[in-house]
Amino acid sequence: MAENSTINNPNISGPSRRRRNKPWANKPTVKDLAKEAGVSTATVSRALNQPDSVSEDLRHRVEAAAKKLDYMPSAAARILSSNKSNTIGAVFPTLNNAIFSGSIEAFENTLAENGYTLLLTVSSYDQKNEEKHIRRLLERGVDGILLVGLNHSKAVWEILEKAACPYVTIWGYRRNTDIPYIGIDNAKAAEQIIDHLVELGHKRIALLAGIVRGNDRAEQRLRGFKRGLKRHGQDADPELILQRPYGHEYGREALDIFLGHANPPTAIVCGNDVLAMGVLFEATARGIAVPGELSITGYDNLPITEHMMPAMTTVSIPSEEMGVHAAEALVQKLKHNEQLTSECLPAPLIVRGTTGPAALNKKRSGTKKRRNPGS
Amino acid sequence: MAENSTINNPNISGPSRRRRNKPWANKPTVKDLAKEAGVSTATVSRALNQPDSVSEDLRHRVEAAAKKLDYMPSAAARILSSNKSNTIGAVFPTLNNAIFSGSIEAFENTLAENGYTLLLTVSSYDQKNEEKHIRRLLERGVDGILLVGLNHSKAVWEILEKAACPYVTIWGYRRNTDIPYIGIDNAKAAEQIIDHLVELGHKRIALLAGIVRGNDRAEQRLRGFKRGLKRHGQDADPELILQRPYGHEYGREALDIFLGHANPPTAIVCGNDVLAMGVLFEATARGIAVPGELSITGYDNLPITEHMMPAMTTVSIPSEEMGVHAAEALVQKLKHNEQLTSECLPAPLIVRGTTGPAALNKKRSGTKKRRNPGS
DNA sequence: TTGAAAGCGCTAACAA
DNA sequence: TTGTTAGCGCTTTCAA
Repeated sequence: MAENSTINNPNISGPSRRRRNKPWANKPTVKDLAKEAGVSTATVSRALNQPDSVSEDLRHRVEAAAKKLDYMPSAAARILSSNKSNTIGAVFPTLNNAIFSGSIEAFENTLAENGYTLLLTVSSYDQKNEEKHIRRLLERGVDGILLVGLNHSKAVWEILEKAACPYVTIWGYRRNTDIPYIGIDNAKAAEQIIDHLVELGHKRIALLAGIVRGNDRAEQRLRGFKRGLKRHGQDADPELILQRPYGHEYGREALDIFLGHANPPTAIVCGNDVLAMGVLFEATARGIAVPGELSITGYDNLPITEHMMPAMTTVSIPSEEMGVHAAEALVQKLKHNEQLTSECLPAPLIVRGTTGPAALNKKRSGTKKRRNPGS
Repeated sequence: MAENSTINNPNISGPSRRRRNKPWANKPTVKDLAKEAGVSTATVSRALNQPDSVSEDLRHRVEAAAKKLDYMPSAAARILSSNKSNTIGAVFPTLNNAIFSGSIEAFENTLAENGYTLLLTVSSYDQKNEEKHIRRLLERGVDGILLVGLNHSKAVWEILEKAACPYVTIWGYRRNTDIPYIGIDNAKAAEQIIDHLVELGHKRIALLAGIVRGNDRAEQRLRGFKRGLKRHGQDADPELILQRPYGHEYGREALDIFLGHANPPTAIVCGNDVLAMGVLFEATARGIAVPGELSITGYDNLPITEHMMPAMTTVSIPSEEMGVHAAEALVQKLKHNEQLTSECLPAPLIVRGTTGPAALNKKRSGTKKRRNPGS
């Protein structure tokens, strides 16, 4: 017990023993609390963490001491000694897409309700980045991890496996996988869109997808579109398929391209609402009646889509619900070691004003003219 | 030195001494690395953290050992023993507003470049919540904190003060404050909007602000609007001032209300782009020509605003820049203990299509009629 | 119900 | 340049 042999000896030049960093930052510790309350550190810990396991008197004394000394526990020490952090890590591809924010906030709130803290990171759609972030999360001792989609690098799966850290994915869906997911069937919803358009008589349907590479949601949507077309005997014309980043300007550009073809489409199916809005903006600018001359569909059901003129036909994504379910699943797993099960949530098609009966396939001039929508 | 008296004694029933939790999770530690590389733990630590302070040979051996054992350091242990976490905490009011995501990502990227990790939390515009989050961040040993705006509860300042944790704020601006901020002069930009409209001849200008309570950005914008009006001798008509949450539907509702007045406004100045888009949507729906009959201004310069028809006149916010500067300031403070200085970034008015000369103040019917914008 | 004390894995002060 | 070793502040086992 390295007893302090120089205590009360003002003659020595320094402290008795080597001093650690920041002795000046004299934050109270369990020891101080113990002294103040006249109990042991073990009791302090118990009184703070399992109040019921301690006599009322002691609990009060410890609480009073904590308040008096303005005690703040050290998460690092707790994590180190207990080997759990009450923290869940999450890696999202971006925050710049409104569709994720709902999931994140719902996830966070649900975690908070259960005493967990969220450690949120952003991969910028970069797998190397994601790998790095996951490593950092694991180093920090997260008890669980949330990932977006099922499409991750092999290294990611290996790390997760090795760390034996529970994880869930959201937004993705895949048959016959052991990876736990809380997702939506992107492809199925995409097929529904095609069904809807075919029903309206559309025979020339263009596909404006997001960038598929590294984004399994985008990939599944595109696959769904194609499958839908095929099912209706309308093999997708390669000229009518485009992949573009999610940005309004690309929607506008795409319309320009599609309209340049000899036989332009009567409907454009978009990989998300942002692209769809871009198409709609460009159509409006060119005086193309929507849905009179052109039908447009989006995906995500962003709040703004119902206010567009005309309102956007799109797919509603249960993004908050995914966040909540994912958090609950993780918490159940951690608290009661329940099996992580997968779930496919409904993503209904919301038919609004941008889709209508197929126009006669007359070639348009492309010059400005304006009509009242729907007239 | 509590020597293990039972070592190599297979006769005792349990481990020599109490065993700690998870001995089965045999993650390699510095000790294992040290053994593997044939060096001391101190050398391992040095080789990993200050590679230059160690001989090349040793460094290689340690690195090899780390790779071989698949070593992953424990952040908790490091934080505990070094008293620094290389982590910055941030509390944002929401993620559901696109304006913040740019700041967050820029902040995160800049931190990452400097070896720091972001701990991101969301307060949901709730001060109690914010307090709680800040406490948690501090418990986790963050080296610095990022806050949004200058308007925080007294408790927050006290906690920050007591913890002696460096912090910066973004999005806010205030003269004569010691609180370090990287922000924009919301009020000034708001005044510019009024100037612009007055120049165009508008004499009935309505104010559709965000909810001011607990949101100093919204408050400053409203104040700027009012000050601008006053400066031009147009004291704000209380009938023409509204506070609404940021949502398209509230913009639509507001237009309805304003139009219900005997003497409706010729321009509506909005607290952000979402509200402004709502107003624009409603105007379009009612066949009110923008800017022919009504001018509208937004605030934030969301990507979509330039695509609206007509494109939105709004204020451009340097949101990425704020994130970058804030991160840099914090890093400088932490690495070189540089003074945290404040900064007011420009937020220029972007004049686009939703503002034009004031219409003759004829009372409109409010029934549907449609005109080409600008015609 | 409470206390004593051994670590959790790492860093850093000091010695060599 | 490298090694030894004492903690960092907490939890938890074991004993009382």
